[in-house]
Amino acid sequence: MQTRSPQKRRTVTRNSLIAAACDIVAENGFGALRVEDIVARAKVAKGTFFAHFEDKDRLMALLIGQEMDAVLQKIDDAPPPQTIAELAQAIIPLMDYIGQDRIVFDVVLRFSGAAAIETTEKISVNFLKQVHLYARWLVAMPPDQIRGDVDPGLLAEGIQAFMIQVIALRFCALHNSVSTTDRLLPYLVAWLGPVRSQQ
Amino acid sequence: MQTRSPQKRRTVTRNSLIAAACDIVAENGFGALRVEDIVARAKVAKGTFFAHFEDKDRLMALLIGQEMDAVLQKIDDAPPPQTIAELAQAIIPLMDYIGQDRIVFDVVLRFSGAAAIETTEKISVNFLKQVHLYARWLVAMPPDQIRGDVDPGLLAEGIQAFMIQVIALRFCALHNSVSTTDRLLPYLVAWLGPVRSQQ
DNA sequence: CCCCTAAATTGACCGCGGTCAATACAGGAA
DNA sequence: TTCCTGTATTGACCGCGGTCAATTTAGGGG
Repeated sequence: MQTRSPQKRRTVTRNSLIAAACDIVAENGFGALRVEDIVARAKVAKGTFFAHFEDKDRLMALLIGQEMDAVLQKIDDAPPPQTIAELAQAIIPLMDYIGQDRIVFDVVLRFSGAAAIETTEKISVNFLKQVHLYARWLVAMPPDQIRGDVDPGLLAEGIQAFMIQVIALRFCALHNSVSTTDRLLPYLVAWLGPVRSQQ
Repeated sequence: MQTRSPQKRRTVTRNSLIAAACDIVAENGFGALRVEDIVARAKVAKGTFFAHFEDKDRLMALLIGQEMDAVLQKIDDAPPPQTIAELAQAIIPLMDYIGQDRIVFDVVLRFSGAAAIETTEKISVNFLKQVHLYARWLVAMPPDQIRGDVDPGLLAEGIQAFMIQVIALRFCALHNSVSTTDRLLPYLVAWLGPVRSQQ
């Protein structure tokens, strides 16, 4: 028994599934995404969906990964931040995207941790990219803005940790008036800021 | 239409539901917890379950909250850590509990963010307790061990952020040899450590 | 051109969380 | 004791994610 290369109708089907899902998300958000609706739009049977994606979460991770990619690219295209405040400002779009919806946040969290491992999940690759971008920013910043006693890679990972913390808080604090930036900045100042005299 | 005080059979039913759920978790873990099994054990109808708990997650949050409470209490009873390394060591049991199971971690994350808000969820209250405990530790530590330029409350919240980051990583990095402490410590040293000379 | 086999697709089916109109019950008032 | 009203419980039912044995189709070899 030998294996053959995938037929081209496979990719056609796959693409129409993705397209259908994209449409539904665009129209009604991730919360309204049903596998049965996706396959109905794509004019395939339900089983076909699961022949292409392990589960619904994987498909969502794919869509979210694409979007995050675009957001990240846009951030990367802008001039790099020169201060911690600018850095906090720069990553706001990403936080807004991830924090737009509990479901998005959950999916991101589930797959983000895999960043350290080799994987096919686009969303994980994105998290790696993110860390690299932050690390690049940090080493390019004026030395008086950033502490020099910690590895930039570790600092970059820390930014992620705080980002997630702030977003998680946002979901529970609906009646909360403090903005995302205002929550994030104190962490980043303390985490990234240069050595200061003891109080 | 006026309201009456709850009847006592209500609490009886509620307790038997909780007890049944506890048994199942003890026997087969959270992954094997089914509402239908719980109600079968508790000898009530399915609908009754949802008259007592908003959804399955809430019940799990309750059980997990109880367990976390016990773990936290034990940590609190021990002598407070005198160094960052000791601190990292001290919170290992909590991380082990949260990180024992993907489901536990998910539930914890979902309800932990509410720590800053007034709420009935025991699990959230626990997260508040946690922050307070850490803050207490930090102010009691020898000044040469801890940076003095940042509010202990903020530092305590940061510990949580890093804890979650490390646990999230653990789930994706099954073939990873680095231990939990080894992952956490670098973050904590950089986050909590006293001001050092620039590199 | 047909045949053969692995790839692709199908849809009936299942498990399980969650709902709700109907019913039974507790316990205070008369 | 009886009635009455809000509380507690019931279980048939639904929605939706996910499975799998059966079926169709692509496309290379003879």
